[in-house]
Amino acid sequence: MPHGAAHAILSDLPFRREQPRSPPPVRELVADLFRDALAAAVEAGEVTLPEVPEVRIERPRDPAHGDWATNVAMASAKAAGMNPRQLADVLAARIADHEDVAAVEVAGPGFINLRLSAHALQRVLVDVREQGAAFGRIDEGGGRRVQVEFVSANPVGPMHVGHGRWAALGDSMARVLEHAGWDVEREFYINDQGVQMDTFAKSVAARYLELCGRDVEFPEEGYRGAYIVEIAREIHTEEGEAWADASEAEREAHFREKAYAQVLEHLGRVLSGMGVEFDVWFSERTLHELAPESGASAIEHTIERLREAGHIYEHEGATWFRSTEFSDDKDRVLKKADGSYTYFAADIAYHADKYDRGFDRVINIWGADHHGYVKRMEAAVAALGHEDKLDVVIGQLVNLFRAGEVVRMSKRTGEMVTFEDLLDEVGPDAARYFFLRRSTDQPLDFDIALAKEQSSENPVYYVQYAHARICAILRKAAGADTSDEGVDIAATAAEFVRADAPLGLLDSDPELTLMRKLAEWPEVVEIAARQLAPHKLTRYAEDLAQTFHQFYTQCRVVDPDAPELTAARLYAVDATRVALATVLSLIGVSAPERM
RNA sequence: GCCCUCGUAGCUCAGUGGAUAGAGCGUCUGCCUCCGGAGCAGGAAGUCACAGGUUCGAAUCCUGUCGAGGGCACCA
Repeated sequence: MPHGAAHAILSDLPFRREQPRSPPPVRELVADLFRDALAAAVEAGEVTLPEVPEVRIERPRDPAHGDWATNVAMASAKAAGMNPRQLADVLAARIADHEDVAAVEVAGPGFINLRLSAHALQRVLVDVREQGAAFGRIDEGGGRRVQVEFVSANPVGPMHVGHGRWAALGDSMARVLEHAGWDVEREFYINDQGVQMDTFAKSVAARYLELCGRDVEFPEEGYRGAYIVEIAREIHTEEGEAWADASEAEREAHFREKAYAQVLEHLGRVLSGMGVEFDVWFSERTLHELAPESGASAIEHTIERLREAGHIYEHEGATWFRSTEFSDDKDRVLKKADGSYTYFAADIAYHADKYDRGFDRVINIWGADHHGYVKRMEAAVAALGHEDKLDVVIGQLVNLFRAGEVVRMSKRTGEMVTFEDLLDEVGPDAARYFFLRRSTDQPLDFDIALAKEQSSENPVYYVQYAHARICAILRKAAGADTSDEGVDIAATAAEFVRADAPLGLLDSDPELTLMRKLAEWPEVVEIAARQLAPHKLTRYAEDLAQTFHQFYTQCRVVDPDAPELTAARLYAVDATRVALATVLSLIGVSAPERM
């Protein structure tokens, strides 16, 4: 492609006059183009329409059809009494001369295809560089508060690999929602009450007594993992054998708390190790505690609230929630005949508490084994008057492979690879990246060997390599030794990448393709946030990395014989760096300057 | 038995009403005097499980069949 002589310097163009702001995503601009064209055509009397329909635009599947397409002519042809192609021709003619439009054509039954001008695409580079890490930030959330509750493992054992995936999902979802304008809080619900805790305590106590040389029978349903023995050994070392002669109840109560504290510490440490931090750790026990003023627990309060609303009845000594009124399969017991509360009762109280805390929306990430539980929870939330404010995302499980071979695990025998083991072996970047690559409700095959591989077959390296490669180019342009460990390119790029670079020179195919890909990012954020689908991020990351590698192969960046083109390309390359780093930050993976 | 999720290229998966259904891996064929080859270009590869329906248009929505996985407690 020829580089014309009279390219305008971007900084002289009108759009540069305005001060930094969050420019509307390209799609908004395109939608406005079509909207205005239709309105103008109606005004001019070329088209008669009772009312102007909502203009929907989309990206054509086939890039040969252009950057954007709309079916508005087909959608409103009937109302306008024209055939779709005729109407499309009228609209196309009205937008053909706009400075952001390179080409417009009517295709098929009446699609209007539009190709953005190089000018419109070059402007995206300025957006990226001006917004930095905020590039792609949108305001869909409008500052509303959303809580994301995830992992929520029972504190009775180490995190398994599935927990790790849900942690990556929840944290990334939270990051995406933040980028989409939501005020996000991350919460971990600790099921620290109930039979599992009892079983846990009994299991540790039994191992402890074994260490003391006592003859004990291990509880039939007890946890047999090696970690139980470790916890018991620790207590044995620290506190000696005094507990062997204590009463069973005392011993188990003590061990329950000791072991619980250890597991909580483990959970926090492992999650922290992969960059996941919670704002709130919510203990189920607090829901059972009696409030001093009322003498009643949060659970009792919540049941009373439902009773007043007419959703509660007594039957055969138990207290029931009429969840079938809210399209559950059957009614559910909240308070058992023996006077204790079901897990569900506590969970309703927990959700009531969430909404009392003022969240506009609550998102739960639950393991696949809880999906039969979704309907009744939705019913309960609806009965509390918060219909449509709950999203339950089901996180499917992870199957571990090693070079194609299934890694066998058994919870009963305690033979398993914990999430911590996996993290130690593949590192947090690969773990997080792989966990996000599949859609949430899809079981995931995780190949440990592949995750560790440093080759193009490993997508996380492919993406990170693009970032490192960009940094190498920038180092070279800055005159630094490429292998110089002391150069921090992210910090210094701003100084030597010229703000007045002649971006008009960027009009070859690889350059335009790169800019088009960058322009997509705000839409990716929007879709990922709306669909709660963080796997869109990894997909986009790989797309952007690939587009960059293609550009790199075809376009020499640093060329002493062409300083102006070099300046423009450096500008584009640095924008790509910023965008890649932003995408990776939402995935929760590092953007290395060297590898 | 009932409910939920899912059947798309050899494999792993994108694609929640639009045009000739896409990507990675695998498999062939090419590309290093050159900013990081951890890269790039090209080829072959499909009855979108099956059968009906809805409409201008269906991988996508509805119904049924077949197949896979998960869930069915006064358990958590």
